[in-house]
Amino acid sequence: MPKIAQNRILENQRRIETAALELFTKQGFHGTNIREIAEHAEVSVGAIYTYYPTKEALYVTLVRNYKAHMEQLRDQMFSSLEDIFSKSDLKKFTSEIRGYVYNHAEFWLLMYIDAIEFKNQHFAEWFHNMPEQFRSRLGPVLSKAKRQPGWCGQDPAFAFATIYLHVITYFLIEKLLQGNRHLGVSDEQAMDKFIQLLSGGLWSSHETRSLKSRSNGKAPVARRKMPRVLSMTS
Amino acid sequence: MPKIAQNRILENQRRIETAALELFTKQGFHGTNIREIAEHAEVSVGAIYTYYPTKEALYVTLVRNYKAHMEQLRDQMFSSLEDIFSKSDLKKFTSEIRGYVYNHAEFWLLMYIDAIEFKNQHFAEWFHNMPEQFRSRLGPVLSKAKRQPGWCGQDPAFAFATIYLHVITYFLIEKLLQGNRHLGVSDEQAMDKFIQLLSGGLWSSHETRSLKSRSNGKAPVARRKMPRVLSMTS
DNA sequence: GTTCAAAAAACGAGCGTTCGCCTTTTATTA
DNA sequence: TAATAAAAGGCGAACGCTCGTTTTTTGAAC
Repeated sequence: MPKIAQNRILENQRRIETAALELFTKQGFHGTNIREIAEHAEVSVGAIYTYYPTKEALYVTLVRNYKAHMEQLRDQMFSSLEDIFSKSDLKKFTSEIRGYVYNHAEFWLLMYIDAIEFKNQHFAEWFHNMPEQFRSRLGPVLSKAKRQPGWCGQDPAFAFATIYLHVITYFLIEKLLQGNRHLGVSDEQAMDKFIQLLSGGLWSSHETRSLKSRSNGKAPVARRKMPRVLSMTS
Repeated sequence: MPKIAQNRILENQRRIETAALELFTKQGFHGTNIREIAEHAEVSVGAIYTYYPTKEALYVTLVRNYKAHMEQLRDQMFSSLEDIFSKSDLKKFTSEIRGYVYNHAEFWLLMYIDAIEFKNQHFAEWFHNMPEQFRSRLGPVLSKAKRQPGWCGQDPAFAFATIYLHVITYFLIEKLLQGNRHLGVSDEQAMDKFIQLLSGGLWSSHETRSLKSRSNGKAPVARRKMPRVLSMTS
């Protein structure tokens, strides 16, 4: 029984999915037709239906494949983190996220496409419970940070999720939404300023303002004998 | 010469644009057809072409109208800010951004649609030079913050832009991308923790780590005699 | 009767999918 | 070993439907 070379089949599928990705992220799912995909992939329309029962099946397959790839990249990115909240590691981390966004802009556009044209069906859990995702991957590193003198007392997983989402957003705006240096500085400067801002906080030396209850119920105010700043009366 | 009531025309246009917005943000621009819009608006297909020369003209008109509305809302939101970086004002501000996102989810979906199906043509400047936008609207308030004792020394416009974008991102993920309490806590708790984190910083009492140059050139390192954490050697 | 808005029908092009045919590859048989 | 048959991949046209837009018809107002 004759059988076409297996890698010929895989090569055709790769070319079809690459062409589909490029066109879907340029025009949307419904804005792209099968004839264009076939032309870009240099196969016939009929050949596409050899591998994928429907146009939507092609979309679903490429989304699933890309998600798996991105999850792997994310885990690799995390595995190199050690002194997670030090400025040097934060700087390195933001640089890695930059690549994670800039080199895979099409992936993030797929997420937008899915939100609009597929009710976010295929990315529904992508952002779920991020602190817990980070604890399971970075548990020891996060615990280590928490034990260090000077740590702010916040949940390190929450802090890390905050940094991660903020940095991704920054690069998404720059890459996909024509941010065009939307914070008025270069990427590197924006990350440096963000790291400084987050490391030191808005207010220095415990001169925090309008302090009320703490979210974690533990209020280590007894350790601080700084005189309170007068409330605003103007 | 007979003439339809002017407000009847406006009412028809309002109904057409409302139906178009609802369907575009549910299915995408190309995933929505004129017949569906007509049905939802309870007008005929022909009537739509009375008011809009093309389907795309309808889209452009509704985007332009919604942007104007959102810019007005944003200015209103900013006008109530006084002690901008105090915890109480930050809390109030995040609550207002929550409404700005949750009550106008369709607007943000329009932004995604535009990025995918129209190469971000109609939102190209939405995020441009945000710190400068904030300085022009909140100059006095930002300057006031900068002069207060304990201020971190950062550019207040940059800090405010950072807060603004982070909070919008949080609510966009919750509302459009099924975040489903993606930071593991409620909206209010997430905002409280974020405000605390940003106010106090990751590290307290100037026990900052891996400190090198400061972006503003002023490095008060002389006050800190803490021994350095050993560098990684693994 | 005239004018205008709106409805409904029609038009021509484009769409996703299927079908018939061709080519290539391998197995079978003489 | 060569010829033939069978199977599978692939191509391109065709099908039936949908699409955006235009045209024709209808209804209302004056």
